[in-house]
Amino acid sequence: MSDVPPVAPRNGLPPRSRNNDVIERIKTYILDKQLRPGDLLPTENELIAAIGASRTSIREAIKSLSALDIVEVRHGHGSYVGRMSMNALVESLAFRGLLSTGTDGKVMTDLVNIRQMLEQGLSPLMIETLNDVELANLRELAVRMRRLAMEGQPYVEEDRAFHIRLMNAIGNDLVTQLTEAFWQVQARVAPTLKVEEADWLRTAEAHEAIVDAIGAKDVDSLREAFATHYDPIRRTIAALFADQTPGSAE
Amino acid sequence: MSDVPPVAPRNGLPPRSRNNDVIERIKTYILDKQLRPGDLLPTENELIAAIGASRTSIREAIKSLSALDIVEVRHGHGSYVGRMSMNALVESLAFRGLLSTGTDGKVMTDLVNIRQMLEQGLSPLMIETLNDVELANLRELAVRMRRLAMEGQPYVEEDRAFHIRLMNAIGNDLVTQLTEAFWQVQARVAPTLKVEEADWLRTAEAHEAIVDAIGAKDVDSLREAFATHYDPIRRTIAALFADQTPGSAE
DNA sequence: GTATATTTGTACGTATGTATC
DNA sequence: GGATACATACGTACAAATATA
Repeated sequence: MSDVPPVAPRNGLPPRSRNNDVIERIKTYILDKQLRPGDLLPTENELIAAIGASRTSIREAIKSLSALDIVEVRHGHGSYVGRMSMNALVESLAFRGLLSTGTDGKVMTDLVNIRQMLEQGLSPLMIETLNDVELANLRELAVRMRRLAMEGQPYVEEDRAFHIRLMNAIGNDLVTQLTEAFWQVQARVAPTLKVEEADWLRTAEAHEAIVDAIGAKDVDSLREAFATHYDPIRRTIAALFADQTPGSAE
Repeated sequence: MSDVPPVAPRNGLPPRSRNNDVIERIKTYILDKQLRPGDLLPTENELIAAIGASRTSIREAIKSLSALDIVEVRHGHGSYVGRMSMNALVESLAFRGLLSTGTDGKVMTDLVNIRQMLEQGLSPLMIETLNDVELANLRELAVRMRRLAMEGQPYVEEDRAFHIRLMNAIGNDLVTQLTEAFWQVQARVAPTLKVEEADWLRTAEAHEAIVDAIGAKDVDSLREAFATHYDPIRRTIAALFADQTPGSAE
């Protein structure tokens, strides 16, 4: 320790924000030390001594950083450098989506549209990079979805896995995580959105169409398949918010 | 007040996390009351009385929510419902980008690629929705960029405004905010990335090409223009992070 | 298995900074 | 300026979780 820069004397000078000060100092500590996610951070007492702030301030700063997944705190263990996941985005967006339930619900339709646009935008890359093995995996998922749909059962996890795998093949970690995040937001705001029986089947078939289009290396029909895929979801979400359902048991 | 649900008796039961408890309670308070961004929240003392937690717990919970921009605290004023901006995403991603500086820097290249893919994916919509007035504004920005480039000056703000306006025309608020967020991350991690003189001019011309393609309603050349636009940025960022390996030419 | 040390979590009291009237 | 109602910061004490001996 003693590598955390102490708070500048600041003799009665503009107090500014003690908290932001501490946050900034912890951040620069991590950067200067070139720490990696999972690495151990100084204990609260060490930070108190090094930074020269009270325990309260240190803890509140860590709370902020923890919310952003920049640090991860384990009770009785210590604090570690966080994974910097998309968790903060999920929390923020999900709450925003829930809040918009009472009003327009535009956030969620915007979200679905982004998902579609992202996948349409990545269509050429998908065709270029997806190999036969991955394509076979995707097809297996799509077939399983159709089977479940015909049995009248939902297939949440398969759907999620399909889109994650699709993005994963691109090799852009950020876009995979974004996709995952958007999915989680959608799942949290519209949990098990009550899809019509017919839509389950339609969506399952849309997934097969996606696989087909990639296999045929046909960009246009792939883009079309994505649009078809998101159509029922868009409709369901629109209905969900137009309904203004009061029952929020859970 | 007294509308904030008090902490359940929880008679000696697993205390779980007091903090998450408080966080959840504040969230449900906002949702139940159907509050909108900017609305006033109960004071700390009121929350203490209503929830039955200590000031410390309340404050730490608010700190977390504040980091996610779910609540906004104004010193001496009170706490308000936050704007739920993309601020949390920016903070988290920016720090992640900074951390990756020492290693691969892949986060930033992924980020630039996402920006390109998003705009390429939205190309058809842009052509469809952008009217002459907005197109004229964009052209004005592009021309100003080229002028500045020829004078050897950078044009950070014009570039940002260009892309925000472009997305804004789509009508998808989320995608606009995502674009803005990505921009901010890029600006913070690679501040005024030292672009070559030639690249400034090339990028400015790429913006003009984008405007031209939209005006001509030519989707393919619009997508091509976006690729051309991001090429120098990709190269610059790659160079920025690969300063250890001077062997990689172009 | 128990005890103990370490570390984070919660609580409370008090003083100070900040904005409104 | 004064009074009031806030959030902010500090210090201390104790509880809870975890690891180690």
